[in-house]
Amino acid sequence: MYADTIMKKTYSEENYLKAIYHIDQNGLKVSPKAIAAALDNNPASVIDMIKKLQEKLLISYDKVKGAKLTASGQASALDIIRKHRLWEVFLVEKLGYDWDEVHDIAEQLEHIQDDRLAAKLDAFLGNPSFDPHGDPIPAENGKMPVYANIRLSDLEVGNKGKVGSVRDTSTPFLKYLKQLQLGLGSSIEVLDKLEFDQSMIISINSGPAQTVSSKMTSNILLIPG
Amino acid sequence: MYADTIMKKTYSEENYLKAIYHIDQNGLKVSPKAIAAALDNNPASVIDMIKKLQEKLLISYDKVKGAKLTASGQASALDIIRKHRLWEVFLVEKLGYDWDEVHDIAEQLEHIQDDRLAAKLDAFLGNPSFDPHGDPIPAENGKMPVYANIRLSDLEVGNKGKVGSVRDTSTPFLKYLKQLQLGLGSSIEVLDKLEFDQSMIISINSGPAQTVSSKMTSNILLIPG
DNA sequence: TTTATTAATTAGGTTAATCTAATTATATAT
DNA sequence: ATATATAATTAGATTAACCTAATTAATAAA
Repeated sequence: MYADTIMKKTYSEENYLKAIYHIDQNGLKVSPKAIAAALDNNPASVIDMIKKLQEKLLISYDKVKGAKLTASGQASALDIIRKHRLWEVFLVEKLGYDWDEVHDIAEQLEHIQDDRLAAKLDAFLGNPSFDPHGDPIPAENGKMPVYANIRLSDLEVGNKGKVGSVRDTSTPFLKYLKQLQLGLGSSIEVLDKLEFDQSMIISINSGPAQTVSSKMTSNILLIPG
Repeated sequence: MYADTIMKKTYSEENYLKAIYHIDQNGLKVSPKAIAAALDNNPASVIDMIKKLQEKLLISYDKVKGAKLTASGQASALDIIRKHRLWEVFLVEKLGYDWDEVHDIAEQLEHIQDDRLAAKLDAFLGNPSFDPHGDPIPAENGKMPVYANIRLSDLEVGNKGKVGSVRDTSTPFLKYLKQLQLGLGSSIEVLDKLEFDQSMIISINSGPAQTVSSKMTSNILLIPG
């Protein structure tokens, strides 16, 4: 059997790959303890599975650096996350569940095995880019959609978002952002919006209220939620 | 814990209940051997599970009479079959699969656990009575809709019927039907019946005469007229 | 740097669901 | 009725995924 053959993964292996991906995305070290916490099981069990996933070339592992997904491990993890999020869209949009009720069902549905299922579901749902929680749905090739796609100027009063990108990259603008202590990843809450000139009163990273112009708000792209 | 408490069943237990139901429906004795054949496993494994299902009061078992579902065992079996058939409708009607491609996927989907899922899926699909193979979908209370129940093999020469369902939903059989251009709703006329092997000469949708075996005709159920 | 704490790992078990091989029971055929 | 074939059952292993308890390694504190 070839090393790059896509081997069928067990339900449990898939859950480990997903957990490893998420822990890594959070910028944490992927330790046996962290994985055990994520999967609500025992570090000793995790060690067993780490060995198995290493043999299958899905992860590498080093006591000090923790676990890292290989290219094929990452592809698998993204495939599962893709399916999870597509099913969440289905459950909310088509079956009428609330967004806070679908996680456990999607945890089961994500493991359904069929070569064409994700693509067909994706098409049926109209190729959504985000799940009901605002999390991006990886494409078939594993690419994540560009997430920042809501202008701050379009955000309603009382809503929040995280800065994903800026449309104006001129020096004066970026200097202004620096002065506001606003960078990629900053959380913004809209406290108020003034009708007469569309300027906003916002809080950056839960800091003090600040007034910003419509020119500013139309150049900030946010990750919703 | 009360005896009539609905206990969560494992994936495997659900498959046994379903197999027992189907074997019984076919009028056969539900023996360890028959169950093993249906599940493609070993009679010794079946004996173990028979004991377990007996303890859980889902079946009764007698060496001579075979296994019988108890009321709660039958309710469970019908619930799984209901989910299986609802998912088949979803896969064909909504995702665009062909009817001969959905069995294996529905085998997985039928085990998804959520109290409200079947009802929501049922409503979303418009409360269908039959799955894409023409098999009746049990209602929430376990009641089966009345359906086509005359076998093609029992039809007299010169009579006609419309295909209402097929009793064998295996991929090879469905592929054969596809090749014959025979689907649900197809009209069939019996042109002749050969005494020596019970094979028939039929016309599908007023098409050319074709010879089909008794094995084929005993697996086609017709709505008379 | 030695101690205390926490994390990683090993060793040995458990459970569910399977298996093979051997045995016992039932059914069939002469 | 006895031999033969087939089915049911028992006994004992195996595998995947988990566990607890003991040990070793690494990190943090005194």
